[in-house]
Amino acid sequence: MSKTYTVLNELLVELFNDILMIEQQALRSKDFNDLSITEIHTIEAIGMYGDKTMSEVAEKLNITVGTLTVAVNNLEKKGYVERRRSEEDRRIVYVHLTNKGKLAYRMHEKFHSAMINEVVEGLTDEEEKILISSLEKLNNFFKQRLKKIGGDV
Amino acid sequence: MSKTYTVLNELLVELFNDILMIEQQALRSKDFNDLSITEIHTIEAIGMYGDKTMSEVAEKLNITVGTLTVAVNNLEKKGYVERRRSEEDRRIVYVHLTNKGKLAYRMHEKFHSAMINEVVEGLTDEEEKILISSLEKLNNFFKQRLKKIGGDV
DNA sequence: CCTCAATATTTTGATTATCAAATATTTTTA
DNA sequence: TAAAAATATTTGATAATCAAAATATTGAGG
Repeated sequence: MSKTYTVLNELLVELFNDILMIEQQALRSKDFNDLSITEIHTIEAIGMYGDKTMSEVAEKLNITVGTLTVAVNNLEKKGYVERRRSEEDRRIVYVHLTNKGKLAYRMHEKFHSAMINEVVEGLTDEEEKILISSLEKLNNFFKQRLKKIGGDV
Repeated sequence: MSKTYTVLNELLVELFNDILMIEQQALRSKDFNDLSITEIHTIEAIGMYGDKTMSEVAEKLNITVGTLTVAVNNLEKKGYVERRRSEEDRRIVYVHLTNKGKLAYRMHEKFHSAMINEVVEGLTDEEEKILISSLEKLNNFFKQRLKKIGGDV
């Protein structure tokens, strides 16, 4: 038990650190090296299809709308996203990806799929199942935690 | 294959988002609410036992020593860590946790162990082994990636 | 139709984390 | 011993973030 704990803990901690670093480095070396991780995640949250309001995107990213405003200003300046004021309700601002933004989106998606593919490739069916169910458990644990301490606010 | 990909990808993405949020919220609600996540991780990297040099800690955290200097200044001000100049080589600065720092360390450790318990609970010994080896594979994959794109620099 | 509260966003001011480059000190090496 | 290397700190700049204030618009009640 105690040994399992130590091993698992170290594995998980390392995993998180590595993924963060890899995403960062993947960005630096490729095209789109004028994008930070945060910006890629903003692009991800805006998504490929249709427009999203500022509030929707901010909620998805768990940041304030003020923070998002700044982020979108910069992304707009660099040509990855565009704003559009709603005609029906002129308080609302919609954002969507430009073609350049969509390219960046796909690139990041590709990185993710390469990562997953390579992981799954090395696993047997049994290992695959265990991995998925363990990650699900981990996820449930976190969801519960989030509810307890105050949820999405 | 395609289904596994989607499931795993979603699980991993959710997991990262949740963990970041939870760590943040856990800190806010508890004692030690004058600590940021980054600061807790610095405390974690300094560790319970003995002294570590600034360079060692910075390397562990993958940040520059300059960044760490600032972080340690603040942690010292708040009473979580202490500095000590080496007598043998006066260029070197050692840092270690104060009692308050050790308390914070243990609190964070507790959070981690609750997390691990949740995962391991319900697994047979056999499954436990498989989980560990799966995560090790995942880890190896990332390490390889890191080497390929440029390593620790 | 006017006013007031609510909603959506932006702006502002402050803080934290970060890096690279410059500086300071000490040790090692040639 | 003078130059080079190693260790840490300081400085100046940038990005991400929040809370609070400001702006613009809508909708509801009288």
